Amino acid sequence: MVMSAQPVGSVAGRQWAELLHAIGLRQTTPRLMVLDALSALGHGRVEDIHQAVVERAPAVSLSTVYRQLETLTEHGVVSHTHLLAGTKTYQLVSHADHAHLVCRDCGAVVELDGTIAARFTAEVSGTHGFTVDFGHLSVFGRCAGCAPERAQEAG
Amino acid sequence: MVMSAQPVGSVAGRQWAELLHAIGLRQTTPRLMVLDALSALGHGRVEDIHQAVVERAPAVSLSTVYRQLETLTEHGVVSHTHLLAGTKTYQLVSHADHAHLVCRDCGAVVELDGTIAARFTAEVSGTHGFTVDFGHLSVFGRCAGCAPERAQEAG
DNA sequence: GGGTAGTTGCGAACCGTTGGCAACTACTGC
DNA sequence: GCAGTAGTTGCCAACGGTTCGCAACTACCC
Repeated sequence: MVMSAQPVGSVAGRQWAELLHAIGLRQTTPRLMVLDALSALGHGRVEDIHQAVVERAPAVSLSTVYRQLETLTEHGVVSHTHLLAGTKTYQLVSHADHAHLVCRDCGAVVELDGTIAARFTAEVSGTHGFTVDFGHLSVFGRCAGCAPERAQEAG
Repeated sequence: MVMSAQPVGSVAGRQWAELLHAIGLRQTTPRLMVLDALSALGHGRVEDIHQAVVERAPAVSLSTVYRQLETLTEHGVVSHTHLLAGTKTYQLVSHADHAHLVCRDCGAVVELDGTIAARFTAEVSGTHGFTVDFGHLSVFGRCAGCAPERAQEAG
């Protein structure tokens, strides 16, 4: 009884079908579920993704989620970063064109303003000749809610 | 036969003595060795630090290195970041006032220009009210040597 | 110099991750 | 619509990094 689950009927399922066909991967329930989960979550740890998957397809194993993330990463569909300390966080590459601000106190994740990101990238490239990989850029610190005093000082 | 090693006679040993006394921690050989190793390495993974320690004090166990890093982190002497994907990297806080550029190809680590860092911090703070923790900021990408074409394009 | 409590080393346990293998199924061609 | 093939999966064991428990030891205070 492998790969037995309700068919993927979501609207998003269509785009995955085309995407997977384009890169030569089969459309399997676990694979589509992982993509759906990533799309819904935005970004998530392996266990988050697995949990989201098993809610709709309980038979999908953790190993498979790991393998899917690896396979999809190899094919450029998924990328990973380290939003939380020591934790690999996965996301769709379509979601990886911006950096994240990660609050160390409350764990909140905010997307970094594109203008700031672009300027930072340009400056780093100009000064160090270093090409910033924004899909992997995570900025740790404290958000406005967790560091009100500092925000006032800095303001 | 615990804690048997050559006494810490390095010049740096003096500053550690004062530092540890100030924060109420005992001066033990393993602890001083870890501090010396961090000072010498700049930043390093647990195994790097452990290796550096055992070269001078072979009896120091890996567990102790872990515990020291944890203890020293709690006391604000050490901080950690993630220079290499999925790898916790430790450093002295005195060494943590700058961000790192990490090349994903060759693994080279470059210290980010202070001016760029300061401007980035100010912009992020102003726009998002987010206080950047530079000791934890690692920027992934490709260095000049590993991405010559891109550097030309960007230039 | 003696007493106390912080610190250590050892080894087991723990957790996230990876790999092997047989079973299963998505896709292709007819 | 059906059979064949190969990609994919689930199960389970293994692996490596990290943490924990405990008895022994020693740095520090008096």
